[in-house]
Order: sequence, then structure tokens, then C-alpha cells
Amino acid sequence: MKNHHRSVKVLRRGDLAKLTGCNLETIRYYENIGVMPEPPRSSKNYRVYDDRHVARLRFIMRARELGFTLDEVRDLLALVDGGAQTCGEVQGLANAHLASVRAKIADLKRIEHVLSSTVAQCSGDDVPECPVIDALTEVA
Amino acid sequence: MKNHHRSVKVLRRGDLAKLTGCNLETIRYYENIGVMPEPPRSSKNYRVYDDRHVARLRFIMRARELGFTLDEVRDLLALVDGGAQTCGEVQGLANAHLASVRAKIADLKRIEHVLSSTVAQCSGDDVPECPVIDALTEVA
DNA sequence: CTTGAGCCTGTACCAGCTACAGACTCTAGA
DNA sequence: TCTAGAGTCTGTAGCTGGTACAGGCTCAAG
Repeated sequence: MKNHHRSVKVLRRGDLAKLTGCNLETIRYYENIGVMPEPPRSSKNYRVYDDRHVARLRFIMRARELGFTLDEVRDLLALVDGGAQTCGEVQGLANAHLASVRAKIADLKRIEHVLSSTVAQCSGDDVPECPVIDALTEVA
Repeated sequence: MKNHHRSVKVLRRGDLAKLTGCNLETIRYYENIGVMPEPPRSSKNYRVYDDRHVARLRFIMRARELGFTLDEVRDLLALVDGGAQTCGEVQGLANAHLASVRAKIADLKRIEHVLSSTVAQCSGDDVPECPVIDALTEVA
């Protein structure tokens, strides 16, 4: 038992990465841009994390998975940290983000439609005439 | 009549930008990365464009609008320029791209679902309990 | 005591542009 | 003819959201 005088193992950057599945370097990046707090350092200048850092990083990663930008994540975190945050404010951010997600879906659907209807006209043969190229070339 | 000895007005970079709606700097960028050809230069080192440059830039812009990456655009252009291009090859590229567009749509729909169902639980009040924050915080 | 793993820092790189500085040139009006 | 402003030239830096490496320290096991 080497840690008999310290019952809780400290988390270093690599541990945090493994626990969350986040890339090691990304953690430092998040710290640099201010979405992760600067953790305390050990005597040898190693970052020392705890459970709250794990929770915060998971929060960030989940928000990123849902397509929030890092700026939006910062806003969400500020509301969370603010203590005085209200459901209404968070709802506002989430709704704004939802609208942009829906706009992206609409864009991509339009693109999908153009692509699929164009490709459907392809003969797939060795012929030089190609409806895809035509569609791209057309001034329309 | 200043151009009496040259009936066709030459296009400079700004003209090409206006004709296509492309950003002025983007034209130079496309030249640097090799999707636009290096145009001939005037005696004073100004780029001189013609109709074919206009057509090519429109092609690139249309492909970009459809979500092709610049690498994919390069491939498409190589097939177009190759002369021996076949409909089948182009169809292959377009189909691969269509698949990635569909994958993005699926991702975004999943995100939309999570967001909208979460936001729907919001009271929108001044209360500190927020289902959006809960959803982001949950380890799930 | 050595060896490898892990951590530290700063910096460079990716896409796909956009913008700006500083120098040159062209064009239209006075 | 002169001059002011617009256009062009080059290289380079910035943006987002990371990723990756070099060069140096430190730590733990054999």
C-alpha cells in the first residue's frame, strides 16, 4: 500500500482522458480556451483533477455531441455556474440551437434530393455523357 | 473607344468575382490549392481570365454548394478534364457523397429529436430546475 | 540504475476560406 | 498633366475544433 496516507487516488490528465473517452490533448485545449477550468497542480506541476472535472468534461462532450458550438457550450456553462440560472434562459439557448440544427437538416435534404435525382439518371456505363456533370455544369 | 484593337474585354480577378458571386480572395485560394488553373498574366502581372475560367469556377461553386469537399471537387474535375471520363466513375463519386450526406442527415435528426424532446419538458419559468441541463449532465 | 511511460510546454497542422498590410498600377476628373 | 481613389499584386495571419509532434522532466518497475 503506497497510498496509505491518501485514500483517494488523484486523477491526472491521462486518467481524465480514459474516464471520459476524451482525447488527451483536447483536455488541454479546452483549458486553454476556457471551457475547462485550470485545475490545481501537484508539486511537480502535474494537473490534478477530481470528480467535478470529470462531470464537467462529460457535460461538454455531451453538448458537443448534440452539435452545440464551443461558444454555445461556454454560454451553457455560464448559466449552470451562475447558480441564478433559470430554466427559461437555458431553454432559449437550446431552442436557438434547435433552430440551427433544423436549418442544417433542411439544407442537407435539399442537397440529397438534387444528388439522388441526378444520380438516378446515370446509365452507369462507359459512356462520356454524364448527367451529374451536366447538372454541375448547367448555369440553371 | 480604347479597346478598338481588342474587341473582347479581358476579365480580371474582380470581374470574375462579380460574375460568379465568388469572394475575390477565394479565387486566389482555389488557384493556390490547384482547383482553379493558373491564368495567363498581363504585362503588368495581372491575372487574365476568360469564359472557361468562369465556367470552371461556377462548376466548383455548385459542387461546393452540394457539399462536395474540395478534394472531391478535384476528383470530379480530373474526371471532367480527363476526356476519357465515364459516367460510371462520376456516378461512383456522387453516390459516395450521397451516402455521407445521408449519414449527416441521420445524425442531425437524432440530435434534433433529443433536443426537441428535452426542450419540450421545459417549464420556461424562473425556476432553477432545467431538464436541458439535466439531460446534459446525466451520465446515461 | 536504467528504461519506458506519462506529463509538461509551445508550436504547427488540417479544411475552407477571409482579411489585411504594403507595394504597385490603372483610370477618371480637375 | 497631376492626383486621388480603386483595383491588383504578394505573403501572411486569423477563424473553428481540435490533433500531433518535439524536446524536456518526472515517476515507477525491474
